[in-house]
Amino acid sequence: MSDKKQKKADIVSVAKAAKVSASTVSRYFNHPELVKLATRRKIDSAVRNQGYIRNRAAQTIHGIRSGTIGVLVPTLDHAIFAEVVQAFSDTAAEYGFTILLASYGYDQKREYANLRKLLEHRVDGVVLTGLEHDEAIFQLIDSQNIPSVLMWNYAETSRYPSIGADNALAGKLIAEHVLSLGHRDIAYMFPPTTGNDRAEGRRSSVIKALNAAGVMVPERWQLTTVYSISTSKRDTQDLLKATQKPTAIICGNDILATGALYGATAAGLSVPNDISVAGIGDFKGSSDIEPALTTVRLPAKRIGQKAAIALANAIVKPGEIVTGTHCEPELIIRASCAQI
Amino acid sequence: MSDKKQKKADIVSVAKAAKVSASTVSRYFNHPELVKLATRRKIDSAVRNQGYIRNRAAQTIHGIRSGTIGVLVPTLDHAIFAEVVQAFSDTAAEYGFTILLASYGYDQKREYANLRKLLEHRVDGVVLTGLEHDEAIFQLIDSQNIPSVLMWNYAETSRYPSIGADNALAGKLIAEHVLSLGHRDIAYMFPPTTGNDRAEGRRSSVIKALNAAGVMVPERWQLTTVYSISTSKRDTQDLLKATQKPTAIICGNDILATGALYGATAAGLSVPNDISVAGIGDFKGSSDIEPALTTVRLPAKRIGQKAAIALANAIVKPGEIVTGTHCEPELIIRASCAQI
DNA sequence: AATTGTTTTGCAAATGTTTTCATAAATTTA
DNA sequence: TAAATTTATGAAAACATTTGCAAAACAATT
Repeated sequence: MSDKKQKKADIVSVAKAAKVSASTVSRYFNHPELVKLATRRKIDSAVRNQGYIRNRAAQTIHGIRSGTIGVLVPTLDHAIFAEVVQAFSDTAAEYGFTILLASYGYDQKREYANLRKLLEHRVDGVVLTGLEHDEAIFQLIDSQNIPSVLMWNYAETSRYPSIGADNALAGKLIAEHVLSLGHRDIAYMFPPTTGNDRAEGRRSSVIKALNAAGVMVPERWQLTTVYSISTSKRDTQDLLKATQKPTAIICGNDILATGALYGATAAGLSVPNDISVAGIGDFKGSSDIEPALTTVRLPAKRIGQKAAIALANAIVKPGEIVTGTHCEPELIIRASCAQI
Repeated sequence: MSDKKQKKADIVSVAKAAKVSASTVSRYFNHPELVKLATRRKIDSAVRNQGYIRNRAAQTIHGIRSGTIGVLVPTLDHAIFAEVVQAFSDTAAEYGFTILLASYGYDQKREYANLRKLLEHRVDGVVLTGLEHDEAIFQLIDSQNIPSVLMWNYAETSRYPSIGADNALAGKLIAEHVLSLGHRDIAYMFPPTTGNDRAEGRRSSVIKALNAAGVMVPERWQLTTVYSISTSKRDTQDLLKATQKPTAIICGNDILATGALYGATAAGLSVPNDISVAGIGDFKGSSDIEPALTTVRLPAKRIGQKAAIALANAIVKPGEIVTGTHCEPELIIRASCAQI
């Protein structure tokens, strides 16, 4: 009707309605203790019936924090990243931060472009997934000097504080377990490791542990399989068609392991009697599958939480130095691996 | 060293370095065709060696779009939402939008609070998950008059344009399939449906289809199970301990169905010979499990994409009206259901 | 060389806030 | 009841941009 105008409410329209100055309205939000109760009430009702919502953009240009954290992940399509992002986001929300999310599909170019976008939005901090990134990415973050953490992977010497599990240790753990069960004819299956330092860390440490025990894996037992149950199932079936069969398969993650389990079953072998299957990750469902999967737990939820806490603190209390955290991977012995 | 100051580069510092006015630098970014090539080059190099990054916040207060879309989901922890968000985010990125993500764990209060946060950041549009939301949520969005779509679920009469699958249809499809195989002793298992109109839609239409065929489900075969393989496995095992067993179980989603499959196996029954198991969703992995799951496909990826396209268009071309889209669910017959 | 037209540029105002400083109002003290 | 404090408020500058308008620079035409 004669409603002033159709213009969206802003701080001065609220001020006018409450018959105070804009400064007072600003204080009402930011330092309520400085404004008198009676005034507070007037403003309160003005805010309410104008439907006023504060404008963070306008605050942000005063150097006030934007209240956003940029999260860069390769993809949400792997349950494990979804889980870590979920935990991160929940925890960050407790600190009042909202998540600006960008995924780059393991493509370094896109990761850089996405990071720029996030910086344009003046995020208060950034989380990257994994330890290794294009040097340009690190430089860009350095140049903006905003706090940043690396999550998922842990290493003492990482470029920024890292919060995550030591993937090499995870690989070592599972390899040594399989060895300890007496296996010597061992195959392994990993996803492509380019641009994926997590997988690479696991892979090389599995190989190292195997070699240390004097086990050499023949070329045709070294499988590279994309992250997909169906592909790993097929590849496993192919592998097990040969007369010369391994007695155990170590998989780079639980998705591959699940496929391997299915593949072995489909090939007419019984797990773990005829062949042992081991994974890494302990994904949701890994404990429920038949037979339950022997794997290494990477505590995704805890990683997400700790990363959020670390970053939020780094933002809120600048000077203080942030340190990385190692969330220990843990060998989970279930039913899919047996003594030879 | 004597580097001007440590201050972050802004448009005037760039202007100074390029010996032009701030306005020209602004034009360089927003209307490059208006600035002379030679000037463009000067600015270009100034931008480069100052490491200047545009400040979206400052643009936004001019009524220019913020370039962000708010995404509200219950959780990322269910693969299906992660998938839909991933697709949404990828597609939105093609239109130049960045995602502000907030999850509310099926809690209406948190959903409202999160929405407010997103609006404070002046998102250009919002996506909600599912059709039903607190009236306060709709009013808040209306009051800000920004475009909004509902994704995941489809209904012609939804409050905002909806892009998704018709969950009731999905329920009908699977129920009728199971009936068509001759089953009459049917159990069903759904997640808690409070605040979850997707699950509720499926549930009621399954019941309706069953009743229409004259099938009444005894109370103890009506299971409510949280979204978790292990829980549904256990509940299924319990169910199948009784002497009076159903010949089929219809599950509200593939996670529950997976658990039911394991549970039946663990109870010593063979699927599908002794008992049929049906799901809804066609999650990743549902086709690879043994036996492959008969289910109804809800095209998550397509939903995410279409929702992003619809919303991006609504933002970019205001006047135009956006219409919802029904992404048809599709019955996927695999091996977990058999003729009685 | 003067006139006209076009393309480039800069100035200044505007955007929605916060914050410093100064002033007014209320309260306490003498 | 006046003076001294303390508390509450407003005015104006600042923040990093964009944009309308007008001036300047250049080019094309007589």
